[in-house]
Amino acid sequence: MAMTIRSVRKAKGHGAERRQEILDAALMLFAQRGILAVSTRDIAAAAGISQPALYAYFRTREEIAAVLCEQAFIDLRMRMVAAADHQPPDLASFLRICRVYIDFGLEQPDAYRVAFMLEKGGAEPEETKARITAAGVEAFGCFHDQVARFVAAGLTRPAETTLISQSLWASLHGLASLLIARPGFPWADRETLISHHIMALAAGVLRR
Amino acid sequence: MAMTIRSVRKAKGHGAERRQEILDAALMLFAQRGILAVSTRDIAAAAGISQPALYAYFRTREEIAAVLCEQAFIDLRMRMVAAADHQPPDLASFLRICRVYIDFGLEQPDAYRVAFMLEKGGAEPEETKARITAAGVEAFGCFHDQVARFVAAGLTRPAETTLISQSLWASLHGLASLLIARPGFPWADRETLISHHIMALAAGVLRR
DNA sequence: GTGATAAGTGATCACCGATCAATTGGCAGC
DNA sequence: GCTGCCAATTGATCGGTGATCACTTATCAC
Repeated sequence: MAMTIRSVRKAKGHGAERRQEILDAALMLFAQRGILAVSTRDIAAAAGISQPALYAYFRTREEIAAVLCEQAFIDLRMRMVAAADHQPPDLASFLRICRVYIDFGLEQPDAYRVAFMLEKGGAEPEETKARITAAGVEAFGCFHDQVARFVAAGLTRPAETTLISQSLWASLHGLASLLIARPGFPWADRETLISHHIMALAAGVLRR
Repeated sequence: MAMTIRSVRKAKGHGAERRQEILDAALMLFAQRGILAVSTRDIAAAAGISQPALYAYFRTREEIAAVLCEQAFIDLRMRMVAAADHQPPDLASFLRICRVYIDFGLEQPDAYRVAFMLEKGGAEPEETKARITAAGVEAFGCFHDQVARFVAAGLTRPAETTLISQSLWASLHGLASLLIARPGFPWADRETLISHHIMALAAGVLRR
């Protein structure tokens, strides 16, 4: 028993590195070829292990995507926290927060796909699904808190904070997801479109 | 040659019916179990034919989803046309047009998924992809035309029509897709949220 | 009837996600 | 040194998938 502690610890340490290597390889392949086109054998080969070895670290292929999803949510949350200043909120900070969200989607389109645009097979373990939902709710919670500061400062049109934050989130997600999913659509100039979109949202949410 | 005309006609007629039966069966299964969980054998069994017979009507499984996607776009376009009145535009018509879009997504979540939220494998025949894009551009074109009427009537804040319509579309898509993709999220009351969302969009787009 | 044409089928291919018995490699106890 | 154990890893394999093929069946002009 006692002797196994060190070996287990070492194995876990080694295992955790391996686990992250697998995740890195999977995300790279997802980015290169698309999520559906990557097989477990591809991931294993890219990670330098055999295909069955994957299942020592992840129960299913879906769980790999699910963990990447969770990491994406955590990344988004960190960006939100980093972008949050503790000055009194103003138009500039509103625009910045919206920017952070859109930029996250455009800079990490595959993570964004995994996090928000992937059809879930419903076969994931309940515990894994709960962790993803928790990470997502937490990331959105940061966004919600920022919106709440604008509401508290009296900068917004009168409405429930939850309605404002969820509506705003949906609008930001809409632009990010469409730009990612439909790159072939005849979009207006991307930068101009994003700026206009965020300005229009500000006009709809903030007091004039 | 001449003799084959009738047989071809009859075969095509029969074939077209079968083709639509397959599409109906596929859409039903997609709705019941999710798009990824439906196999060609499932579709064939539901349509009352053998699995290889599918490939007489569709080149790949993806093409079945692609044609459903095209039909969804056509349906959306028809709804847009039906909702378009030729009275001078006002706030009520703005709200109605937005409603049509959201309702389309919520009433036909699976068609909406296929049309807007499905990861394309990139393996579809180029001609099929072009038809889908064309149908999508056409559906969006109807929406764009409606927006243009508001711009022409001087009801909107000054901005390029294309920017306004694409931004609006993104915001509507964002809410529809999130409500479809994340039913487990702690949303505000759906009806209240939709109303607030559309009102906020109106406030952001229309002149005060 | 008869031959040609098209539709539909069973059998099959390569590949997928996932599982399992068997093998390997490293470390404790002697 | 050697032995025995345990976790990590593997080749082989299972059922199922999308797609293809040779073969059979049904239809229709003549």
